[in-house]
Amino acid sequence: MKSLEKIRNAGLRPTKQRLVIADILLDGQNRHFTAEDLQDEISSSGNYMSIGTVYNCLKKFRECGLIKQVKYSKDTAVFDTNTNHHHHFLDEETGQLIDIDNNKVILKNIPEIPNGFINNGVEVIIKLKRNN
Amino acid sequence: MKSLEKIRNAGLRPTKQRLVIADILLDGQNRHFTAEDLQDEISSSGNYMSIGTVYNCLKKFRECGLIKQVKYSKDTAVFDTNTNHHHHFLDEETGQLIDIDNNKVILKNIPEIPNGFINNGVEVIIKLKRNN
DNA sequence: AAGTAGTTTAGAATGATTTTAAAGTAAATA
DNA sequence: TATTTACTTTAAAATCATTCTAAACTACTT
Repeated sequence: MKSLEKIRNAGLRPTKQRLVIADILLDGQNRHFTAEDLQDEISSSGNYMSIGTVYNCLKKFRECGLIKQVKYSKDTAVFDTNTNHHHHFLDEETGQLIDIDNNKVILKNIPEIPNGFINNGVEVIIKLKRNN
Repeated sequence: MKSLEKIRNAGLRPTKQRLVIADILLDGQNRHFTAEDLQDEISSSGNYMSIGTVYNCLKKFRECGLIKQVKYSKDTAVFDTNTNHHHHFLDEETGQLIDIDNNKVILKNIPEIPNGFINNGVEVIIKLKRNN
């Protein structure tokens, strides 16, 4: 599917900037990146985009489910193009994330959900340390 | 154990400010709080502390294992006086955390650890949504 | 073709956290 | 005990990621 369609299907107006970003991000590969990482990639691809626009686009993309946002990695916001339910390995030293397929983790037991709430997804983080 | 001893045992110099913080935090109760929350509590207790000192102390306390830091809750740093290995319920709306005892979660299967790394702890986050 | 509603932009503003450098204090040494 | 040394606290400035603002722009509708 072309970026134009993906953006239209998501209910967003296809601007030049959103197309540039969709071309970079939505290529089927799973990536983890910050707003600044993306701005650098945009530059490398011969385009220019203000950092405000990068943030705006990422926010819109997130709101309509084209990407996800990961909260536990670094202080800076990290985005994730893998929108399937999945887990992560996390190298706490560097903040690097590696995807874990949902079916690789099996939970035998989880506690009762507190009153007034419902379970809205379980996320497993396996923290890693370099072994040398 | 008195705060003075706790601080000494942790290898820190017991300053007036660290004692004030230890008196508030290390009372055996498990809390989640930000630097600003703590500064407010310090004020309520009739003391004053610059926000820089609050951050310095929390950093030192974290480094020597007197407290933990939780990364996935809010944009602001959240600290945790529960230093045991445990998991969390997370209300994504409010950022509120509730502890889950380690033994309440049983993992039947976890994936192979990537080459060059060792498993440095598994953390489970059960995201919550208000049910109304 | 004209209108309007949403978007981009530079730059300012914000908010959390860190840094700076001077003054203060606990611990070590004489 | 007095002196020295290293660490700590502080206010204020600096930093950094992110959001806001308001003007210019552009996609879509009429």
